[in-house]
Amino acid sequence: MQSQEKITPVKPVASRPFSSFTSFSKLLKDFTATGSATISSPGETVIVRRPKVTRFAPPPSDLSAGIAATMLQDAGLDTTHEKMVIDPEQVVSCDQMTAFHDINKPIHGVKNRLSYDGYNWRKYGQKQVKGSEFPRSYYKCTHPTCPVKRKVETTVDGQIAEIVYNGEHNHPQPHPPKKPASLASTEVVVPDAHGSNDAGAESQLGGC
DNA sequence: ACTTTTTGACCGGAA
DNA sequence: CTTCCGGTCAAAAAG
Repeated sequence: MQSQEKITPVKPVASRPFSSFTSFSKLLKDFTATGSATISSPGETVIVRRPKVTRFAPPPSDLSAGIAATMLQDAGLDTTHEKMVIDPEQVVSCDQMTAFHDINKPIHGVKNRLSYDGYNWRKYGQKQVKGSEFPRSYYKCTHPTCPVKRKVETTVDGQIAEIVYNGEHNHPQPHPPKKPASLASTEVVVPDAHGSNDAGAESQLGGC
């Protein structure tokens, strides 16, 4: 079997039932290119929508707006521990979830370096936790002086189930690669973070 | 050629 | 003391 070891045509992710999530970017690309598959909104902000969710039946009406975040600040845990639990039901009241729009949207078309926070995140791990049915991804701020970490639980649909920020940014937000103009007014990434700390993410969500 | 993502393994802490 | 789970690191692959 050694010969097979060397040859790896396909990813041996057989043990990963969440392969969908892994190749989410690819799917997006494919979807955008073919315009077929599950999604039926080529060129739209909609991504993958599958009524396979079990945590909290998300409204398949509008995925973009079907995401909300309920901030659960744990002041008794650590210095900075912001826990945001997405609640599709509450989104109805939050039709301005532009931030989350970006999260579900392939900003660059492939990688999601710039998340809704406006900061650059680098994924450094993924784990399937018991408490959650969805895999938890671990992100770290790309800034060398930024000890901020982020835990994101994404559903198989690519929706954000839960986001937990840990720490605070020691640097202002990196200038978004997207040009201002009218585009920004449509789907901006909350450049109103005051460039101080993680308050950015807090502001947007807290505003909701 | 570089950066980021992906995945398996390892380590530490908590129960 | 043992077991389980979460979190992190490192190597490889892909874009």
